[in-house]
Amino acid sequence: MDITLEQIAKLASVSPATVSRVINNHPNVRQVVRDRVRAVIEQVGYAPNAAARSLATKQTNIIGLVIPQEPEQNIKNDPIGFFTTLSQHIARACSDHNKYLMLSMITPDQSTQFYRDIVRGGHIDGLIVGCGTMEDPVLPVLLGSKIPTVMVGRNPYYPDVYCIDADNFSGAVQAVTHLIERGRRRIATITLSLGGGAGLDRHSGYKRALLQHGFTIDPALIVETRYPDVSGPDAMRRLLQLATPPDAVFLGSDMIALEALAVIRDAGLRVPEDIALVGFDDHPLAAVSTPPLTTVRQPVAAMGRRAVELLLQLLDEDTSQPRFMALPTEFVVRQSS
Amino acid sequence: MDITLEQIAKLASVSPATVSRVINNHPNVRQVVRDRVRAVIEQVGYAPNAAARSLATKQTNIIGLVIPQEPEQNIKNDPIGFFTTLSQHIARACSDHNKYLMLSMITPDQSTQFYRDIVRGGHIDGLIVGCGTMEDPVLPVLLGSKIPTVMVGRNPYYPDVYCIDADNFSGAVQAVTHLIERGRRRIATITLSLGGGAGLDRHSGYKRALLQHGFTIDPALIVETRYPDVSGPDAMRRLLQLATPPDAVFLGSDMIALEALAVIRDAGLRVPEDIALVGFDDHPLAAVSTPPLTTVRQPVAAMGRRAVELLLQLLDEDTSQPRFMALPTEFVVRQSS
DNA sequence: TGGTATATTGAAAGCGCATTCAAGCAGAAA
DNA sequence: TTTCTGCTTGAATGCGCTTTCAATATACCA
Repeated sequence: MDITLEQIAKLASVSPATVSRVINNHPNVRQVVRDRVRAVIEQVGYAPNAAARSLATKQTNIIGLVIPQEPEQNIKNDPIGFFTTLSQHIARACSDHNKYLMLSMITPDQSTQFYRDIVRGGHIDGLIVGCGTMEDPVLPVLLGSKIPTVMVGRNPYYPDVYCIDADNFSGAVQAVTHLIERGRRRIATITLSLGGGAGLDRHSGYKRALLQHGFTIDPALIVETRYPDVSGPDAMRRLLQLATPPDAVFLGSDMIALEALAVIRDAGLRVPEDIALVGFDDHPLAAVSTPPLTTVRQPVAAMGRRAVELLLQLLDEDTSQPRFMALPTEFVVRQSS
Repeated sequence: MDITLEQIAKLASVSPATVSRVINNHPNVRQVVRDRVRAVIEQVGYAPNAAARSLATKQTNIIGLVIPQEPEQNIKNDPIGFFTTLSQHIARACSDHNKYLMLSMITPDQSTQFYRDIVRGGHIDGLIVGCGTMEDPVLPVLLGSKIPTVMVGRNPYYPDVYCIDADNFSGAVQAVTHLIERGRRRIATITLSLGGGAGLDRHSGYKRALLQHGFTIDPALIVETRYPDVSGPDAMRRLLQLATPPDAVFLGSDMIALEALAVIRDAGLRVPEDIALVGFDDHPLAAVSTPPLTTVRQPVAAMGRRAVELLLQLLDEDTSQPRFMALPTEFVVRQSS
């Protein structure tokens, strides 16, 4: 904020241009000169002004991370925070790549202004968007931007956006296959909203696993949660009221699984003896519930890292990357199944 | 990134200076002209270039948030994330104040470079530093910066830095008073490291409450955790081995409380019948443990908001603010006490 | 009506850096 | 020695915006 490139130039008895070359590691500077300049820079603790540099180069080294903020949504479905954890990993990945991270939690009404100020204002080089709910009105605004953008979490409405997601499908297949192998024969599922990528993919995996093992799909065993009409507990109660209740349930998320667990216990049934449960996410609570939950762990860290790397590749004009990448999940067997 | 102020000027048939005035709401522009310029801006969707603006004004509207990253520390003591949650609230507060947030999770070896690039490079106007551990080598580097800085979490080594913290002392007093009122007579405590502000303050509160009610302080009932030498379980075991074990324990954190809970149960004792427990933080796990934990909730949201507001005041040259502010905690009674 | 005070406006000079272009230089080739 | 080539360097320009400073237009007063 204080000392400028020009002063460095004077101190090192060279032109500003040469100092600039040294800073940016241009090859054509004599080693002696380079060393001399570097010494001066080191000595006075000079750091080039970010704004000036951005103005000249038209790039900022900042990447934006937008977590669409739906107050209700976040509190209800993400109490401990997938996106929260994700942003930590993204932040770390940025540091490791010498990029800066601008984090925004914006509500729909702030999205337009955000887009104008940040994106059009040239504040950031690229954008990572966390995809919460499908119909989020923030998305069209952000995804319409001209700067490279990566979405975390598949959104079927925007198939042409570069996207990183967990392999929800395979994770679900594995979970349901596990239940089959443990001898369960009447396997139900309570899905997330099927309007979303995660909900759809996990639901597809459930069906696939059943079909693959010669089961028939029984629509009565599939209940979709739909807040606020059909909550997790509602869904579980519905399953228990069937003439022949299921002997296992694959849940769309650990939070729903925990709710289901409570309902089952209230009904006087035991987990896993009467009904086996498998969740999804490996939420921190899953490991400490009673009984601990068998679940499918999302590769949050990998997703964050990969999202950053992909964005950097896009910034590098590398268009050879696939539009969609599903990162492998990890199956965690505990005592609920 | 595309259309400039100059072009707006042309389109509106005024000088660039006037457009600038309109953008920055300077008073001395005729209303007609102002409206005309605004119309053009709106129509073409112009947004001023952030870098150019920063270069000219020497301010960025970005505030930096640094979460010192000690890999081990975070995983062990902050699994669900005080800082993680805090940063969400800080991000939201920034949005609300039309500021941008640059989030950095830096490890000690990245701190020097960070300081140079970001702070000296004029990337940010002010800094919020999350204070993890006291001896964090990142702190002296950051806190030595010339830009306004706010620390979240008291650090006794840097008493002159503006700081926001939870009122750990009063929270602890309340917790221990509660135990006394429930008839407990031999109240122990397992403290966080007493090298840190939170550990110290909660420990002081414990003593204060006892003294206030005519108890004497029994050193045998105070165990300080010191990773890796004295873990939470170690500390609890030590208390149980006393000739007369305590009938209540005030824990430095919910995570330690959960560990203690397990140890107590393994010893065949019951909570709260044999030993009452009160934790601190209101960690998400506290509400769902068996039994649910009585605890002291940290005002994370308020801390984040207040930190941002304080920083903005400092940026505004308002030096009338107190150096230290302790935000009230909330006592949450559950079944462990 | 003339004159002064005030409200509006524009021209121009940076802000600190990157980069183009041309000049300077040393060494290689002739 | 001369000429040509390739490597180093510096001068100058511009990135897009803000901000004096001076000029003009408008208002007000007598």
